[in-house]
Amino acid sequence: MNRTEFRDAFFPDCPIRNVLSRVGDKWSMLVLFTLESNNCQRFKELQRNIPDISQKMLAATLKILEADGLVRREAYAEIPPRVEYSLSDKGKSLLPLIDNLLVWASSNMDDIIASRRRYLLK
Amino acid sequence: MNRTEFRDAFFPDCPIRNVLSRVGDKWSMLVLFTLESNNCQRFKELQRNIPDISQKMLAATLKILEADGLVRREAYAEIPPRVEYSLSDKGKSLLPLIDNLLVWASSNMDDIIASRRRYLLK
DNA sequence: CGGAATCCGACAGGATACTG
DNA sequence: CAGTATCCTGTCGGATTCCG
Repeated sequence: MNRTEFRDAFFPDCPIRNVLSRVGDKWSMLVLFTLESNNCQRFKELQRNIPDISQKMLAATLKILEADGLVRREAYAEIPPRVEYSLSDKGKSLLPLIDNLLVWASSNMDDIIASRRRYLLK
Repeated sequence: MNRTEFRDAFFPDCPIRNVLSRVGDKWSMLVLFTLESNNCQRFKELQRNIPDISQKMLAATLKILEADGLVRREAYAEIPPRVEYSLSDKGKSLLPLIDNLLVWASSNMDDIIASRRRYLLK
C-alpha cells in the first residue's frame, strides 16, 4: 500500500486500504483538519499551526492532497511569493467523517489508555 | 507518534494524533472490520480473510487492539489450542464511524484517482 | 494451532543546507 | 516566502525458523 500508487495492489477495490493509503499517514488528516479550522492558509501559517511538522513533510503532504483533489492550491506571482491552500469541495465532504472519529476519540481515549495500562500490568 | 505509547508526545490531547496512533497503521482497521463482518473468529480464520497479512503482523495487531480494549481474546486450553477473537463493545462503537469513511471512499475513490491522473499529466 | 524470536530490507520521515 | 535537494536514521513490516 504505497501512497504514490492509485490503489492497493492486492485489493484494488477495498475501501479501507484505499482510504488509509490517502489519509492514514502521519500528517494528512492533521493538515486537512487544520485547513478546515481556518479555510485558506499560507504555507507558513500551516507550519505555525502544526509546529512539529517539517517543511519537507508539509510540502510533500500538501502535494499529495492536491494531487488527490482534496486541497486547492493558489499561487500568486508576487515577491515575496504567496501561496494559499484551501479545502476543495471533496476535501470539505471528508471532514465531517473525520470529525465523527474525533468525537469518538475524545470520549474514549481515556478509557483506551486505562485499558492499555491494565493490560501492561498483567 | 509511537503506537506503543499512550499519547502523542507533543500534543497529548490531540484526538487526531491519538486516534491515528491506534488505527492509522497498515492493518488495525482491516482487522476490526474483518471481525465485524463475522464476529468471533479464530486466528487462522482471520488470516484467511486477510490473505496478505503475515502471522507476525496479525499477532502484533491483535495484541495492541486487545491492549486498547477494542478486541476481546478468549483462549481455550485444548489441544490443539483454540483462540477466538471478537469485537468488544468499544470496538463495536468504533465501527460505524469507519463504515462512514468507507461509504465516502466508495463514492469518491474513482474521482480521487482521476484527480491524481490529471495532476500527474500536468 | 497459535503464536514468539530473529534477521533483514524498504521506506517514511527528520535535519540541514540551498534556491528562485 | 515557499519551497527543493541531500543525507541519514528509525520504524514498520516481510520471510523464515522454532516452540508448547
